[in-house]
Amino acid sequence: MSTIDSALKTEIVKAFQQLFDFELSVDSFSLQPTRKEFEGTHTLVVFPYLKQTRKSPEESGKMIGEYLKESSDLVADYNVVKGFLNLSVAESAWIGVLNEIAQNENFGDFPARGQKVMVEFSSPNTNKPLHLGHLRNNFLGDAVSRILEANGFEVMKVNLVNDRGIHICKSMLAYQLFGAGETPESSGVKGDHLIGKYYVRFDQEYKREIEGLVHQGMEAEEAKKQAPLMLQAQEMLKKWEDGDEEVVALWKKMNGWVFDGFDASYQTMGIDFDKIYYESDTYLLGKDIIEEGLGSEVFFKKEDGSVWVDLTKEKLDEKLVLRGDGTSVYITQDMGTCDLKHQDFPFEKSVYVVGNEQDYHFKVLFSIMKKLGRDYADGLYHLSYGMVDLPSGKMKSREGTVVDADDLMQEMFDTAEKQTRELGKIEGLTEDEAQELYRTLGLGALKYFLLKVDPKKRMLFNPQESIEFQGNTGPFIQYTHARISAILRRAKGLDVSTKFDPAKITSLLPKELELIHKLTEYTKTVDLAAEEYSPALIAQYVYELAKTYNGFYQDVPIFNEDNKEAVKFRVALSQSVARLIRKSMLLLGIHVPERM
RNA sequence: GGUUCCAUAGCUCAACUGGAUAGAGCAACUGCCUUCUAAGCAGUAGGUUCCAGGUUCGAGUCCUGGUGGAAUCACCA
Repeated sequence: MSTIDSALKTEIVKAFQQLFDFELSVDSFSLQPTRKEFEGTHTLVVFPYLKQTRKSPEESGKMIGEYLKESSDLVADYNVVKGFLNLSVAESAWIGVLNEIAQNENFGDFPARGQKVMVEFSSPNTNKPLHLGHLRNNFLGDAVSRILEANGFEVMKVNLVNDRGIHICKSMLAYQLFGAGETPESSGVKGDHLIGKYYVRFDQEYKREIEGLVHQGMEAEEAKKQAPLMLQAQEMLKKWEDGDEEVVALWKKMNGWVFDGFDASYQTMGIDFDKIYYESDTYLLGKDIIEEGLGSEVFFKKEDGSVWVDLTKEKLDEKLVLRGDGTSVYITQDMGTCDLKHQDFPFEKSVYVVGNEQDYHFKVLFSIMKKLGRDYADGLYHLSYGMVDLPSGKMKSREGTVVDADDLMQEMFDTAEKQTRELGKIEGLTEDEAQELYRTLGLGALKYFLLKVDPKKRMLFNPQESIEFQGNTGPFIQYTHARISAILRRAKGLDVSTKFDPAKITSLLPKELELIHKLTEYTKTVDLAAEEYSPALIAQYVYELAKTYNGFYQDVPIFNEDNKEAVKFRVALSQSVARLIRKSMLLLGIHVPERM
């Protein structure tokens, strides 16, 4: 909340005391932004308080407005439309606020709150390269981490890599059978893409075998189980679990290729982690928790020896937590990993950035941890995000209808280069600077596109037209920053200081006021974005900020102005906007250029 | 079939958690570069917020019932 917001609310509370002898609690109400067609910036809706005021809506509004205007320097004027009390804040207050923002490099930074939060995201399988869906996951996880950090949390970013299991064996088997010793070096193919090729190859050959068996008269379901390739893959998984030297060596070699490929992708994306967990290390965890849960009667054993948890009271059914043969299922190791994570980093909150197809799984997991009495269980949070659809429908990696992450990023860079050249904006840039600019713009466009949508919602990606450089886009905001940078360079050249004297600024233009108002909303936006785990709120805010600035830029001359104090004031205003654009964009993991 | 989520302009998305005449971008059309970067600005047009009820001063938002779509309900991960 901005200082003006809270100061206004304090005054309103006083008004209710004085006028109606009513104790209004500061947290019980909020001020709405005044609609453009009315005078003012803040609006109090008086309908809810008519019982206390015992007056008509209009009269109540007038009484409160009049009181505020008389008793507070903050409120310059008011008007009442129906039950809406619109307040105009004094220009001197806005000017004072801008002065604070402009002089304080750290405006909007939150103090450390001494709380730890772990954010798990990315979590790829090592059998195929990253695709568009992973990009949404990675950008979300990265941005949420930055937002939480900005809110004063100590953040630990972790990646839980799924590097074992039957699907990995499928790639390994296909490689063994058809790979002919191919390597990333020999083929010139990036490691993760090379492995992905064999994962697809497995599926093709496997389907062929099934067809053959069905042709011979076998039931389809049975054929899926009996296909030699599937049996071989299962055999390989057993060998892996038994530590068979040859299989483990192959696994290590192929995983190494994938990790090299992932590292390159992460670097291009500008994403990193504080800690990486591997499922090959954690997949046996959780069995001791089974014992513990049986002891405390949270779990129960069926006749065949399998272990279950009864979550019917939570409307989640009965759920298996250990197989009859004593081997783990997915949730077994997730329980164990949950404890491990808390042991490694005693968090207050732990966020799982995982698609909404796993909503049920996380409800179950969190319920179990609560039943087991984990004191951190209330801090577990599933950041459930929607899938990214293509115009053709859902992406399916096995059917090759995926948008590859590396390809897409490269396309973005190419498009950025093409646009930049067409606009003739590379003059004065060295080749290196130009290349860096293309990456900044291309990645900015992509990240912004994926982050501006509410994470919870499913979204559509149309490769033909989705990524624009005009309108509500990353480059639009980056452009605004570059524009302001040019202003600031010029100010420096002209030796114009950004230290203005608030007392000498006697009036504000509407565009100036609107812009300062936007600046003050930064803090509450960052706060809300953390609370909601929603980078989309930041994206929307920074878009509005940039748009508002462009309106100001169009209408108000900065250097072509006789009043020297006004020049300083406008430069300071521009500088503050640039700074908050940069900060906001950085919360999304997007860099902004000095020129473009 | 059970459970959960979704449905807003031609398209992609907003709507500050129940507030005023539902807003942006893209696409279409019209203006604005001899002045700080036109990747910009200003304007026109575009809506039965899926349908039907209900709750109240007030509903895109909450409740009920439909319709349409998605996910999930594995001794898969």
